[in-house]
Amino acid sequence: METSSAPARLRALPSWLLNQAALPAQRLVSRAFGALGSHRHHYSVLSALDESGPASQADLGRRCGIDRSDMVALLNQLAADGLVARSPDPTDRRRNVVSITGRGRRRLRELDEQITRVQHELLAPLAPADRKRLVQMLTVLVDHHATHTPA
Amino acid sequence: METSSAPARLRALPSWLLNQAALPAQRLVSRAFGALGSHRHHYSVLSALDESGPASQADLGRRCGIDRSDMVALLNQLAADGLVARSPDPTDRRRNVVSITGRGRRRLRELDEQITRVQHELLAPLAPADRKRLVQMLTVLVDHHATHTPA
DNA sequence: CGGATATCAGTGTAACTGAAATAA
DNA sequence: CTTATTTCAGTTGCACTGATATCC
Repeated sequence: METSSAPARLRALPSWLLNQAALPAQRLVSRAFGALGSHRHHYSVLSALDESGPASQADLGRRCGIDRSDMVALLNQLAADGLVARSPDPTDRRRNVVSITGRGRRRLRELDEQITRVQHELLAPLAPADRKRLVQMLTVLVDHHATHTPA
Repeated sequence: METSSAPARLRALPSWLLNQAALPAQRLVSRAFGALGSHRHHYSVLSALDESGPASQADLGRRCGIDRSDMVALLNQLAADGLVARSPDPTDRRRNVVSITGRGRRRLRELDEQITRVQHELLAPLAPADRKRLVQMLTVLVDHHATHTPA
């Protein structure tokens, strides 16, 4: 793939650029996490639990942008690895209360290391100030479409 | 999905933001093109042919970032719709020479309109100067990983 | 009752892989 | 013999849908 010779139309197209930039981002994260037997959604869930405490599956899904349906299999894996604990919610018997375990916190720290390293690799050609600006602008975009563009 | 309440780790993560931003971008483009019976890869191929003239399938794939294997089915559709013509290359009998037709050019113009409209929708919350900066930075990223990160 | 939760089964799409046939 | 092109068949990952049982 030599997309530096891509059509001018595509190279000026934000939607195309976002996709093309998301691809190597995905690949880098997948490889780094795969070496630890984890996936990027694992990192999302563990982060949410670590930062905000125990939560229901539906809540985790909404906050992390993960489908309720995929969350089931995801938590099955995390629970099988002993990284989270799933127990029925006594105050609402529809729900499971998912909480992070000690092993989960340890894994999260390992993933933190990997993901930090990968971001450097991803943003290598950008100066620190540009990286900050990029994150700001992407945040504006993501927040806008989280509320204005239903799935 | 209310990702404005996503974990702070994720919200500060370029790779996650790129993915989250690419999702609505994809959706908007798919919907706009779908109404015309086209897909985003169609637009890529038609753009390449319109801007740089006839090309082999492998060449189109490399320039547009589309897999050689997917290109086959893609061109089957475009040819069936009469938007491109595929003929054997007399100077290299392995290759097909793909060229855009009059109908293809007309379709391309329709797609141009749609995609322009969609970019406005995608970048709605950003000021014009920010949009330009975003495109610049994404271009730097994409070019960097096109050469430094093999698929 | 309407609305939310967890689960399962399945769909659609996109990126990718492996191998074969052909020809430079 | 090695490399490149087109093609086919198949895999994997991911976002998403629909339906069901359960419970608020």
